[in-house]
Amino acid sequence: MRVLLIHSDYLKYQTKSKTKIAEKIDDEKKKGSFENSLVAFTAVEKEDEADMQGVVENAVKEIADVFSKVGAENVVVYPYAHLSSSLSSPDAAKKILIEIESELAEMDIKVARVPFGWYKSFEVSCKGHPLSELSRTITSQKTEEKEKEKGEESKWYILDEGQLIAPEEFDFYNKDLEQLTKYELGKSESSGEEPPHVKLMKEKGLADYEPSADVGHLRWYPKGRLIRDLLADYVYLLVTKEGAMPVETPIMYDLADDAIRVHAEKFGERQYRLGHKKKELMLRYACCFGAFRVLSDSFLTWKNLPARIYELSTYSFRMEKKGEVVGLKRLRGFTMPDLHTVCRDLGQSLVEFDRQIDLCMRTGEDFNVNYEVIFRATKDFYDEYKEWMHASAQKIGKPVLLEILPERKNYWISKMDFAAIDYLGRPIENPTVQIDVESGERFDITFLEENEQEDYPIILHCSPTGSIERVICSLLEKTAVEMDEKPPMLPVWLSPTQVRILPIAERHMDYALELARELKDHNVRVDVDDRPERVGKKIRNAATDWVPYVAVIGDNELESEELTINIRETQEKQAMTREDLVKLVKQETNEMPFRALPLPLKLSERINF
RNA sequence: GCCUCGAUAGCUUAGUAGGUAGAGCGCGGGAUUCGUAAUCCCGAGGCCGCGGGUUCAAUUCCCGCUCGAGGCUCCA
Repeated sequence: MRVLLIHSDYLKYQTKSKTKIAEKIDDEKKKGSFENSLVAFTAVEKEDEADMQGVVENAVKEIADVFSKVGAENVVVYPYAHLSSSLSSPDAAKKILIEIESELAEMDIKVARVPFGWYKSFEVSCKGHPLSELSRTITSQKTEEKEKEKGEESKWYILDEGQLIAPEEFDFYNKDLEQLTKYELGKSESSGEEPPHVKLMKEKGLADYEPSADVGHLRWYPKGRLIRDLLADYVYLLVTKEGAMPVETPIMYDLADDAIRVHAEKFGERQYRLGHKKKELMLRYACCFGAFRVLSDSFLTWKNLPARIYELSTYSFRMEKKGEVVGLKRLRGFTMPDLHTVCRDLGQSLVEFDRQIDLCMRTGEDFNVNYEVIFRATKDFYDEYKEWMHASAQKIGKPVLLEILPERKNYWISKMDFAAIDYLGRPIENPTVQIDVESGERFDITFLEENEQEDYPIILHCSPTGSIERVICSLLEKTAVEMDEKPPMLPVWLSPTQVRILPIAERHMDYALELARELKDHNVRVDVDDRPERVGKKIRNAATDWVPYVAVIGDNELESEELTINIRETQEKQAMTREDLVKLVKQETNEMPFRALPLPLKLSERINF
């Protein structure tokens, strides 16, 4: 519900003509005039229909609160549809407005209600003092929850070698951590530029906005899709090696299920709701829902634990604020690897937590992306497990930012967040590990203890890479950061084209194609620039495509065993045999996943996406 | 969600003090068969984001919407 509260000297209205949805009224209600009134212009919205009583309660509380603060003599409830673009049904709106009127009356507040569904002329005179104009968005959520969030504030430290240091006193030798700290403490200044990855993702033919979808949903072109698939393969191998069991679960859930609804509500307004005639569904914002449902229907014993369930959420949905959605960094639909580990007790969860820290750090090394770390815990947890926390922070090998929360307000008691820093100095939150002490009970996940008692487990949430889109985002941002030091490029194992062959003239074409086929047989992603262009132009195009290795084929190559390879990273030319070239690519891609290039071998046959 | 700014060919954009528009890249055709960051010539391609208003006339001015960019979070 939207409410605009105006403390007025006077309000006058006069009904003009009926609309189809007009309520029946007596003649005396056809006009009215009030003095020293708090006028509540009100629009009832679709989502209010789900819990009308809750909305009424909160609206009345809010109106009464402002009423007493401004010292008005009466309240006028004025239906005003123009405050919202998502209106409820007229019947629901009438009911809610009538309820608000009668509940205010019960509180001994003089209240009037202006008729619903009529065209009216009105005149209002705003008093103009600081509280005389207020707008409120009212939901059915309990207001206590909101107040709690605003309670005592977190304490922030830099945790370095077991020492707690106030951020303002810490001598940052690491620029990334300094920027992360500034950002978290709300002290970073913004430059007002677009992050460079947005242009890059379009320019390199990876992904683009899809205006015909909702904001924050992308279309992926073949090259981008290839990179996503390679990253998906990477995480799959990483977690299955650690004993994780992959599953796949639905992307939408019925809010009629209590556990689902309560877990969903932790997410507040950012839920993606899917209205349906009878059911109210939500789109998942992570894989928790599916994993927990699977676990709760499984029979677990202490011998099964720790049990690791993995899913790549293509997609997860979050209704991020419109103005916050940008490029690959913040989306409404994104892909996230999600590992849930069911642990017997807190002790076991801490052992697993440490292993997962290792996993997260390893992804940073494999992607060659620097992460800075925020370690968070409730005060109670920190006090009790200080030693473990210090030891775990030590694993990072550099200072970390530490947040101590006065009390638990989420499902987790401790979590570690890893963030890369983008070109503009802002964090891209990537991997995370969290200790969840609530969901076991809420989703009725139980296991049989050694003593034959049923018990609720501790559950770890872990995304060892963070969302796939954000991984790509950090890789692209990194190229922009390092632009001055070296030519921008993706890691060779993620480069769509790893080797490009440039025949100089028509007569070199057969040799080029034969070479390409051989490289392809060795699992190298190769293509041939067969277009009738000059070498200079083809070289230039290969460079703008960030191709790591370029082989020019001319008369010399036809006659000798050697190839001349342009190496992008070092900008050197090196003579080598075919075998050497394959070896070089293999060495550079070092055990990382491989997929073939899903595009025509010949550039002349490619579509320009 | 709110505020500010923007939207012209597939892409990057110039321009019109109101009289329906040019360029580069890309694309198609032709010539060139060439050794390391753009070969030359020709051609096609535009409801100037969408809807409404003002006007004899709107891509241009005004309003609304959509999409994008940045910022913001009850503060005017």
